[in-house]
Amino acid sequence: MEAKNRKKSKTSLIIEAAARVFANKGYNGTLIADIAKKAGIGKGTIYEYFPSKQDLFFAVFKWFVRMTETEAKVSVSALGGSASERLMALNDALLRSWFEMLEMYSLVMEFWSAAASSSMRERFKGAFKEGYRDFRRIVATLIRVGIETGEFQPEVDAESVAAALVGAWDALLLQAWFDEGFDPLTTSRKFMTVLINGLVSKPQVVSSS
Amino acid sequence: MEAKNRKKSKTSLIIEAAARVFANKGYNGTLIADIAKKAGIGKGTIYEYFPSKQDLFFAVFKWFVRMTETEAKVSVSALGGSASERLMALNDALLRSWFEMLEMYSLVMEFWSAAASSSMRERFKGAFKEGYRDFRRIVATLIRVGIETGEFQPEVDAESVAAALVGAWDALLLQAWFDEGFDPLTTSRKFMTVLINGLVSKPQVVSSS
DNA sequence: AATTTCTGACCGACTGATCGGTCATATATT
DNA sequence: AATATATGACCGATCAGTCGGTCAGAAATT
Repeated sequence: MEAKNRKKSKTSLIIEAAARVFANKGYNGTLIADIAKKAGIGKGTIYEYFPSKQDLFFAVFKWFVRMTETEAKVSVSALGGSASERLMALNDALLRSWFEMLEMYSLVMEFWSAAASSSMRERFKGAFKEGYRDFRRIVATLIRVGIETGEFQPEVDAESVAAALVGAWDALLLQAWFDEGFDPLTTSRKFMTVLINGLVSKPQVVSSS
Repeated sequence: MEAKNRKKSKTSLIIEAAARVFANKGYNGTLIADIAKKAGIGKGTIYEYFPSKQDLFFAVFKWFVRMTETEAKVSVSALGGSASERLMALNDALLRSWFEMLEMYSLVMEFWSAAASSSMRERFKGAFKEGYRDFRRIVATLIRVGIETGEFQPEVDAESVAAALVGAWDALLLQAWFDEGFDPLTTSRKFMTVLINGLVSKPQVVSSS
């Protein structure tokens, strides 16, 4: 118990140090020695807890996913009000919390790249697929509830809107990461206003000119 | 003249070989020797045309951007009809053309990751920022025209919707790359239907429950 | 038009630095 | 004192980039 706790805390000590180093040097730019230094321990110690650099990186990935998933679930469950309000509140909660850790966003890019390049592809690709699927599902459920209560139009395809929305959130942060002048929260709220209007309003038949 | 042509064709021979190798091995997984082999030339020859691996990678990036930019501009200029129709047509054109080269999508992830990790950050980050800005501008102009002609509601913030839309397109392809069962074209069309409805319809005032 | 000289594109064996991972030793804990 | 945990010097595989040499074909010379 005592030993287990000590072990657990050192494991997360290493993971968190690794996350920070990976985030600003990238996977390949990061030396195991850097991580050890940041964690204030010896290099060999890391290998007591993780069998390889790749495994450590994957552990960081899982840690990151767990963190943000928890965040999203907490946000959703804490929401009240109409589906529109809940959707907007989820938008705010997500963008705010992600924006707060924008420095960590380069980690996400490293994860993408890991999923792309051959050596770690399988592990990461599957995990990403599931991550996106779960997240889409959470949002789709929220929209479907809106349809069922009559607040949103019945023609709406909840899954498609959810997929695009999840994507838009992701990519707005990406744009913010590239461009310091870009304000993702305000941008997303203005966008959500239009989108929610589209969910709520009776579809217009557009006459072809 | 003769020599110049020979030189130019060899440069692009190398770039195209490099693009393919980088796309499926990733930047760090790629050996200069692999590229030479794929191009059917000697390793030393590559260094006659590019001073370093990083420079070659950046050349691949510029080549890729030039290619897709041309594609987008051609698509937009060829569009006719109402703003809604043009928006939907742009959606189709972009997703179709990108989806066709989904195998190349891992290159994009490599570029993102290059922008993230310190050694190539400066070069890539600026290029991405500009790329997104240009793309947003194209889409925002299209939306603004719709507002001016009275087709879209005047309350709509064209820049915000454009930013989110560009992001959504990007990230739908990303999801498709991760998940073979995901159909980005159908998904995006269903989403666009809702979004366009939101652009066209008079805003509803949602009563707070 | 035959011969010699010159050029620079092309090549791949080699090198030197780098870094993930190991292990013999040291330190702490029981 | 036995066991568990921590350490960093060391090893060896890896690979970007170098460099001396080759040779096809252009230019000059006969």
